Amino acid sequence: MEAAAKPAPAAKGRGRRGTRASGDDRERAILETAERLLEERPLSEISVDDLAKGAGISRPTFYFYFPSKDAVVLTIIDRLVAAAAGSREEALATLAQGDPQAGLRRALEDLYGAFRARRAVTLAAAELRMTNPEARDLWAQVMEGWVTDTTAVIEAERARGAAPPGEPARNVATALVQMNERVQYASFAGESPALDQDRVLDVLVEIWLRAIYGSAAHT
Amino acid sequence: MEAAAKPAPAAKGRGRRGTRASGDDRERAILETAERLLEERPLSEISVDDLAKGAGISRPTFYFYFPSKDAVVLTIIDRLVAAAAGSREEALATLAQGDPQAGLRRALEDLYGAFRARRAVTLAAAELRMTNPEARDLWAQVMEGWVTDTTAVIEAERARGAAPPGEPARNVATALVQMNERVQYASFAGESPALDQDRVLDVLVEIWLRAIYGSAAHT
DNA sequence: CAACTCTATCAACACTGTGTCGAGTAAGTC
DNA sequence: GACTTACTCGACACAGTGTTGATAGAGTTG
Repeated sequence: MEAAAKPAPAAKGRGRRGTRASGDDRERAILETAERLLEERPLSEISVDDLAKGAGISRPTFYFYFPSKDAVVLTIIDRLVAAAAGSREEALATLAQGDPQAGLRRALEDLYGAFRARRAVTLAAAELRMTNPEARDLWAQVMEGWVTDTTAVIEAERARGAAPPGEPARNVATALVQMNERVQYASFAGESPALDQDRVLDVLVEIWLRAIYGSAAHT
Repeated sequence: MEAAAKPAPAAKGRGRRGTRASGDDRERAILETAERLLEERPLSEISVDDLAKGAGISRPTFYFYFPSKDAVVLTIIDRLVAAAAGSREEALATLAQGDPQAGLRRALEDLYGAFRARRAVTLAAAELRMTNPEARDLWAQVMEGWVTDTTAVIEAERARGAAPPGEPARNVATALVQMNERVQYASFAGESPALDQDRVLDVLVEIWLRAIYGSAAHT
């Protein structure tokens, strides 16, 4: 849905305002500077001037390439989201054939890996989401994709009798997907009550499996 | 732990800098203005000037009462956190005697209610947490409290044989508590994939019960 | 090659918001 | 009536954002 594959058709207001040019280097320099600085400090502590300086241009020149700091980060998030969408497709394919429980684990692993590989960007996305409607929408689309897929899996498993009935599949899917988001964020951000990076998956998988396949025993 | 009961001993830098005075009215006016404005728009769109104007004072005078906008919101969050801590104690007491599963539901209900009752403040807390270390720490303490309690419950249930073994109790507790936070936030904020306000509890309770008491059946 | 265009650049400006300083006023208190 | 203490705000200094207008250079193109 969101964007095309690689050439990037420059969505709406995002990106440079003119057309193509050799200033592609500058544009790339800005994006790279942003990614680099995000490894060091939160988005709120990065100014347009930092990005301009990092790319070797003045602040006004920055505005020739991007309409705002947010636009730079949105471009970066777009790429992360596109990569993650790839992971999701793959995961779905794996799930379709073979043991769904093992497939589920692999799916969660892929997703986790996609975001952990770009930890700083993931964190920036969460930060930007708080103040920027476009970021909020973009993230909402991502979440919606996973919720939809997860809902389908749960319904399929219930239909074939492998999973017991329970709360509406979409509701369960929503809660599980949001749990993953939060748990992964806390882990990446190094929050205080948070799971160890290498235990995240074990815990999430266990809860997903129990939520989908387990019925609560009664005392 | 955090603060005292009602007189508020003015923690560290927070609150007015002098001592007591009739200017208590002003301080209250600022806090009330902040709460009112937070019902209307996000924290990032509220300026110190808005708070001062709302309290009928000039901007410099605002700084006589609070060192920053963040300090005002932190004070408000403190109160929410204190109220929520009350709910937690109550919930724990309920849990201690009687049916743990019913108790668990009541506990989640109380928590949910405490935050839903102050939706705007809850949302502001999440926003502030992104940029303010003090807010981050405060929230971390809150989370830690619930994780600790939940861990104890899970371990007790496993010990008495009511719950099957599984991932370390604290890890499961962490994931569940974080799930609740995220799901409730999404619901309050009216995000796009989010649970309906009146279905949140049913879904969360089912997942908690299955995560704690259910073992995943194998296909 | 001269006129013309288009990309690219930046100094200087206008604006918004934060936080501080210092000079007050007004209400006790001794 | 002199002195403190609580409180108030105009004016300032700063930091950050986004815009304007002038200009330089690299290609066309007649």
